[in-house]
Amino acid sequence: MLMSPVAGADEDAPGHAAVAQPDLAEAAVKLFGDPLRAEIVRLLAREQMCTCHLVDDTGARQSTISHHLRVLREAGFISAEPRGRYTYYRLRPEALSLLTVGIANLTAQAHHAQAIRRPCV
Amino acid sequence: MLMSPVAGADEDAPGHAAVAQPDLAEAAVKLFGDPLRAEIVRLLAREQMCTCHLVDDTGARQSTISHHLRVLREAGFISAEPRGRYTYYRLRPEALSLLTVGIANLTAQAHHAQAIRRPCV
DNA sequence: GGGTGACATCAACATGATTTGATGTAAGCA
DNA sequence: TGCTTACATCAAATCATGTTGATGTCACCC
Repeated sequence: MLMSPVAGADEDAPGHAAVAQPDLAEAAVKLFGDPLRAEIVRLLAREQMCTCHLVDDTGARQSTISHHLRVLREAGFISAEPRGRYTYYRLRPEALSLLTVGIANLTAQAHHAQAIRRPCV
Repeated sequence: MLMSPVAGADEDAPGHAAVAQPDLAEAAVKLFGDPLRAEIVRLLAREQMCTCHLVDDTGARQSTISHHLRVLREAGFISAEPRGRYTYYRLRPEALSLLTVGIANLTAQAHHAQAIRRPCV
């Protein structure tokens, strides 16, 4: 999982992301793959929030919010911090950076790909 | 649609992508939202290809490939060039760049969000 | 200790997207 | 002109993921 921002795993090998690997796509889908999840990401990009805030601000059910937070957490994009009975979440910029780099590399690659055309049999 | 790489629309307003708008998420999903589509993107990142190549290389059905190409084309990530009975497709780096910028901005925003925490009632 | 509230998890259901095969149109060739 | 091939589109079937309500655990408070 070169591009997947899993907690602490392979974060020292960004150079290997010269090609868009399945991990880049999977990471992007984990981050944005659903409108509600994207909304959660947007809210967390503004400030740390606990589940109750996210429930109030999105209007979604608590269990739905928890489900999406789990997806984001397991993908490494957010980290959780229990505070008494509340759990605060924050976006991890370092994880987003990996995604940025991955797509930037794909962009660079696409520049060169334009001049290459395989003949059809 | 500030972040959606629609052909020629609003490409002069990247500065407005300081916040991850719904369009950033939608664009990402259009690009990577499905394993086959991500595979197509990866292949097109290497070289221009026609539908018949993509069918051969992915093993997917022609109509499935056409469907995904349509999604990518309508989202502005690829452009089509009919060549006789063949249609060649290429990735548009300029469209990928917008996505890169959008996520980079989200990353920057997330840096500041870390220090902000809303109290729970 | 008992009651309340936050929230993670579970299982069933709903929804939206992908896949499939059929079909029509256009290009190439004899 | 007729035949073959590439591929875009359509509608139905299939599949994956999101949503829901219930439940259990834990933290807080009186």
